[in-house]
Amino acid sequence: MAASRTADVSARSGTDKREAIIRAAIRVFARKGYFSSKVSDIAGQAKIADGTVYLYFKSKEEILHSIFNRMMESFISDGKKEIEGIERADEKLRRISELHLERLGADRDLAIVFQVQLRGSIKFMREFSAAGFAEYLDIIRKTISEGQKQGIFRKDLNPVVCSKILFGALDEMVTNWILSKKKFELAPAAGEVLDVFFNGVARA
Amino acid sequence: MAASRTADVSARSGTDKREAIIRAAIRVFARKGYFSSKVSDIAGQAKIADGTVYLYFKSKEEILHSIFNRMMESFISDGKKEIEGIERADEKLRRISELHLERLGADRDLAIVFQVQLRGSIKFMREFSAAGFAEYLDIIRKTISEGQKQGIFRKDLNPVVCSKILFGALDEMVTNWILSKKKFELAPAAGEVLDVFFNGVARA
Amino acid sequence: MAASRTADVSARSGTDKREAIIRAAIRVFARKGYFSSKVSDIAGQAKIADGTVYLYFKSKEEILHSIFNRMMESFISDGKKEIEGIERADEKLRRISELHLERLGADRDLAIVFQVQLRGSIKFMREFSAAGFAEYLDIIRKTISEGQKQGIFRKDLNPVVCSKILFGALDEMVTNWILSKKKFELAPAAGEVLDVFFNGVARA
Amino acid sequence: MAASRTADVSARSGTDKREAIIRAAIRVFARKGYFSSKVSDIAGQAKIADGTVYLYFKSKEEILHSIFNRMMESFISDGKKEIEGIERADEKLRRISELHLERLGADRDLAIVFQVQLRGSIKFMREFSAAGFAEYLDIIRKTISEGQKQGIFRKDLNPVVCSKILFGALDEMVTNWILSKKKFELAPAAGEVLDVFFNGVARA
DNA sequence: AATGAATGAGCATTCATTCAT
DNA sequence: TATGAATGAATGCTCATTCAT
Repeated sequence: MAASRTADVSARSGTDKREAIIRAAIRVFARKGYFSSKVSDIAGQAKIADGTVYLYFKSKEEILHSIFNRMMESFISDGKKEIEGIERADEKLRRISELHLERLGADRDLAIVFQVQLRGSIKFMREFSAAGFAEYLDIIRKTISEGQKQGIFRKDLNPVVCSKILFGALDEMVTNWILSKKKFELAPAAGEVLDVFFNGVARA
Repeated sequence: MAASRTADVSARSGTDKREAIIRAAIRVFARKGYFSSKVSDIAGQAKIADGTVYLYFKSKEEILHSIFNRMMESFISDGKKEIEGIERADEKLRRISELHLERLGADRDLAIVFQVQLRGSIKFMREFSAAGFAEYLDIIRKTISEGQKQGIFRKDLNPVVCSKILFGALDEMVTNWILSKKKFELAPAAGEVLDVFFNGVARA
Repeated sequence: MAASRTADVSARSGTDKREAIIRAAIRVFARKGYFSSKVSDIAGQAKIADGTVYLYFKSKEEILHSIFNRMMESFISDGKKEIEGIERADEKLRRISELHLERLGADRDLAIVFQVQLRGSIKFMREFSAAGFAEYLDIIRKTISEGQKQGIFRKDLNPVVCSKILFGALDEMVTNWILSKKKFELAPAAGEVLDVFFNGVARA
Repeated sequence: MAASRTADVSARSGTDKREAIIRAAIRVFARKGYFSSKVSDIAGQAKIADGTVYLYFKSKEEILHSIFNRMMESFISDGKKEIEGIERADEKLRRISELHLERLGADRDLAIVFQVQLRGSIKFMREFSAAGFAEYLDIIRKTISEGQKQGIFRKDLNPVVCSKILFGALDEMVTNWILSKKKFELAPAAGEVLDVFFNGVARA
């Protein structure tokens, strides 16, 4: 028992420090930007020595990657879980959209890194795209296809284009929220976006 | 006459060189990213000496700002001009959207700088927002308001939100186009975006 | 008995580990050079933890010193033993020279450390000189003096200079052998060196 | 005329700075060793900014290479010139040996870099060997062969081995001179070495 | 205006050494 | 004794900017 607890503690210890570095990096990157952030800023924020960072990450860049990967992983797996039991495609999109905004709305620093730093380099964007973003878009696309089969969505629309439109709209909400000086809730925007996305702005 | 021509030439010469630096910078920033681009890369691309850059720009950052400002200025003034004679708000939005994608679709390097480098720093984004982006969004918003008054658009929608949705959707088209390895025409996407934006994806 | 055996074992164990570290260090230094070798390389090669090295050596530099000292000690004591029973000075020099080349020829890594790493710093060289090299040269010198008294060697020569000449010649053989890609026996070179050293290259 | 003088000056200016860096590096390397020397030490010694070093050399290592190359080039070309008019092989060897010791004896720092830093790494030694050292040894070897043909030197000796013996002996003189605290003239040692090399230590 | 040599502040990363366990 | 995670000082190199010509 004692032994197993010790094992737990040391196991967690390593993970904890890695976690702490990632949290610190999100904070620092969000405030100063990736290129202007110094590794020693991150180490300082995480209250560890500079060199310790390199026991957990191969390089500054790897920290950024880890942030993306971790984020997208949970984004996608949570998203899938959430929509699992939902039948109607429109309800699924609603849940995905809410989740998207809730998640980023709950962690401003994370949102900044996601919206801003990630976009600052084609290299990052491509890697990120490969890392999970493409999969995320694909979930939306599939759901739209489903909706078309369910007779909920128009069949004359290209699901790939629609998925980009929805994502783009949500993404813009997040970006605006980040840049806004006023503090408002991000999540409610999901409903507004979906209203337009589903029904259009044109008067019937 | 000779003197005035000389004056003209040198005046234009100055402008030309400034222009050359901006073109060179767009090219270099697009390929390597702002932070990874060296001033000497830009100077080399513009076929001038490193120091000469500083006769036209105060700093590397100012070059980026100039790119944004120049781009937004023509974007906005051209946009205004284009929609001037158009009556219907939906037609105006169509023209704006087409222009948006045509412009960026015609200059991939510019599009990359606009979509990618510009987003890489909250500082840039805020400055850019102040620089003209806000005005651009506002034109869209006003047009939507007009459409509501014209009875073309639903009156229960918030024009500010709608303008972000439209911009976000268009923006995502551009981003995807940039990242795509396949070479396809960007402009046609305007029609698809507007179809969804106007009519929604839901089956009537 | 059991206790004493245990004591023996731990005593030997300590020596063994020290020995293992030295062997590992010779191997690592030979391959990567002193400055480019990491303590963790040595620890890894010796299959112990990094920190354990410091239970046996005060510093990385001390490991190098230990290598020199150990090497020179056995070099000198073995050399003395070998020539003890020999009467003629020329035969003594022959034995010393053979031993010199046999020793280094039998352990390429050791030879590399001796020839190369040791020479990489004036500090090391001075310390090494103090550590035993001077004594080694002195044995050669004394033997030459003896040879002069025995009427075997010319009396008009300075034994100090002659000892350096012989050592330098042997040393160069070793260095060339190390750098050579061809695998050949080092020891036979002793005869060639001594032939020239004794008789000169001039045709009588 | 004025133009050509200006051209000369600027041409020399670049060379002068390069030269200054090399001189500074020789001084610094001699005192602290290659690995312990900081680029900023060299820059400081040369009274230029750190970054300026990199306008003339690609890396710290390239400075060391330049030192070797420059040294060996002049060593070899001067050596060839000096022995050109000499007929007898033994006189040629005498001139070469004297030159060897005169050269290094005239510049203690250079000698230290040559004798010590150069030997501190197998990598350097191999590169150096390729760079010109092999050619130097070869000149000695050829001269010995000549001497054999001239009937001056014994024909039963291997010229390759003999060349190494002579070089090794001279080299050891230099090394001892460097390490010695007493200030004595190095060049006279050439005669002593050659006496032994030509005639041997054995009493005829 | 134009040049490009010179500057020097800035920073990611390494690694010998320590020390709590 | 042994471990190996943590430390933090140390440094080669880059590059935006300046300035003498």
